Amino acid sequence: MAANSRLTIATHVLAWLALAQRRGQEVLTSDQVAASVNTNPVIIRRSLGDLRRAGLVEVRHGAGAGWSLARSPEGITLLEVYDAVGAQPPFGLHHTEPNPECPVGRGIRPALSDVYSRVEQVMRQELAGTSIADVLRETLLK
Amino acid sequence: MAANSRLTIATHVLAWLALAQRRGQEVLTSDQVAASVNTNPVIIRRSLGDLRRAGLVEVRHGAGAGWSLARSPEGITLLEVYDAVGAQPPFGLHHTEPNPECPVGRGIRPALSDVYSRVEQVMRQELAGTSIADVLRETLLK
DNA sequence: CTCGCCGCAACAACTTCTGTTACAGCGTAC
DNA sequence: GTACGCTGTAACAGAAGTTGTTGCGGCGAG
Repeated sequence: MAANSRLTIATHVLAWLALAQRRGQEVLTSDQVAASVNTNPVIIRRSLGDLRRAGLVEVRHGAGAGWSLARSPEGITLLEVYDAVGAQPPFGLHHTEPNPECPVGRGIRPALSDVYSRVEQVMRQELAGTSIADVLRETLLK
Repeated sequence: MAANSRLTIATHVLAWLALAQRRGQEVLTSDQVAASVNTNPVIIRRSLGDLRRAGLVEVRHGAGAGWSLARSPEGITLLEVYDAVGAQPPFGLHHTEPNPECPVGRGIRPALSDVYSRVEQVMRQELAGTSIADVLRETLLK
């Protein structure tokens, strides 16, 4: 499969909305966002749909429609974005159940679940330490 | 894509080899390992091939062939296994290059690379804190 | 030499993700 | 009230990765 870029796309969208807002542009259409990400507007609308369900962005319909941030960029962490886009965890267990006759096959799944939980926990902590405002600041420096 | 179970399979294999070794069984064939993981022997040989290239297991050819650990289970960390199986990092950047005309599109990739590097770093530290011996001990308790 | 097992290539089935087209629905502006 | 622009979503194709399977050449201990 292709690498999972959903968190990247969503973060890009939010950073772009934050910059537009700071520049006085109230709303952006999915076409305008798509022009920055360089992809199809439907991809952007899918991502924005995830973010809207998570309460991170707001949409205005009808004429003059478009998207805006629902909260300040300082208050939105990448962990919230990660949860909003529903990315799959980095590791999966066995596809088929291991042999329960084998002592390793019997206990390996809960044992690995514990390990993987700890890994995801530190990953989440790290993501929680970065906000959209942080990303935007770093982006404009590069 | 299906969830990535390569780290799970490889860890299962190593734990099983460690237990067999402790029980006095010198080598295991890929068929015997496959019986515990409950999958095809070729899957196991693929995984064992990765582990062999990383120097974690040894193979004996000819009659009485089979696999054994190259090092003690206490000294093999899940980080080494993770590197050995070459799992993909949890996050990917954009598939197509963002619009360089846009200030966000221009700088977002290096900015996100930094964030993702930090995330992978803490993930690796967590994986380095668990050994095959740890996993085997937890497995036998469950 | 024989036999058992490894190593590897080739292939099918399946899943996920991206990208695209199409169209109904909504609400503001006129 | 109507027209228009944009959203929301379904449907589909293409690409890529993973698992599982078959087949066969190669190696080496006995």
